[in-house]
Amino acid sequence: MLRLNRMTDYAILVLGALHQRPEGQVSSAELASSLSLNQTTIAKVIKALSSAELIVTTRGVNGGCQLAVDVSKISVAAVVEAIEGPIALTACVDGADDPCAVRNGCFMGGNWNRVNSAIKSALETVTLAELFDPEQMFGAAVPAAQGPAESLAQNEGVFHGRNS
Amino acid sequence: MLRLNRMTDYAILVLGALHQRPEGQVSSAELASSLSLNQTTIAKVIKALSSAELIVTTRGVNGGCQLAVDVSKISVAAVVEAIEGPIALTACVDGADDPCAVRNGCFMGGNWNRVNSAIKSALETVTLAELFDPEQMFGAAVPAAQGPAESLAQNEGVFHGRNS
DNA sequence: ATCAAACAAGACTATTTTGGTCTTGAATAT
DNA sequence: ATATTCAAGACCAAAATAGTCTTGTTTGAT
Repeated sequence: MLRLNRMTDYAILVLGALHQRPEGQVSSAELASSLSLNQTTIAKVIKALSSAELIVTTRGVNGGCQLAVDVSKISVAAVVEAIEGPIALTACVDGADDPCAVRNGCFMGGNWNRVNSAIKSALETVTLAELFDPEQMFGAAVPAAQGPAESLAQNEGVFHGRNS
Repeated sequence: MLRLNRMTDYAILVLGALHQRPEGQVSSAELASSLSLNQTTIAKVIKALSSAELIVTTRGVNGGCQLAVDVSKISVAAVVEAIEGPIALTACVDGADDPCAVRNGCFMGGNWNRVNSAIKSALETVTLAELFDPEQMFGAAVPAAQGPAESLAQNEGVFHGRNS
């Protein structure tokens, strides 16, 4: 159903977690336990995100990762492309692999590109900041909370696993 | 990579083939051989398209299928939904199945809906007529052709298999 | 009435993609 | 040095997808 895959989902969660802790390094192990996932699985996501320069990682003791840019600067498209590669609805969009073999009648030539760029720009218009929506995140969900700073700390465990 | 699946691809090809023969019924066997595919595979596609009322089918001798509406009235979104079901990037979009289980941090609540409807409307803006683009289909590809009517006949076999 | 053409549909199998784990290696702060 | 942490490849498991086979059901033509 034209879903984005689970890895991309994880990536968005990871970025959300990092956004909640702007101070310091967060280790992949910590992120993994937050999401009740294996560390190496998260490591894959982290690798992809750092290759895409959305986060920076540091090795060694006290290492970990943190956001390279603010979530308001990261589009959903950027995350999708970081994890799943270039957005291409069909094989014959970017001329890359398997150009129009059995699958595509392909008299439609480059017309898929139009569809594709429509999708792409749709994904580019939404940033992660909008997706996370602090209003809904802290306002509605935690009615008692008033100071945003405290809410941040208090909501470290919004993700399951951590406090479930 | 956020691809649409092969069945959807076939569906678009089928609709393209039907568009090329506005006169009468085209049997699934004929379509199948055009695309070098099994008849039952194509039958599945046909079933989905007719359920979505994009084509009409008639049984029995001399039966087959034909377009229910003109390709200029069919959006890519309509085809995708006919084959793959409702467009939903994540599980928690339309509240249907598996609402926010392990996969989604889901403090983002309904915000995915915004992304989703962006995608959906992107797919809705492109019609099959635009995708097929007769200009490119007959003009560029077949330089000698001048009369559009003849080109139509002449190009019955644009699909592979048929004339390859 | 019979027969052949054509869609319909379910069960089943194979293939591909995706997700997840294990192991080993390399960097770095203490 | 050593423990911590990212990096990366190989590998396995599970799920989704694609494709086939078989058996129906409908319907026009003879």
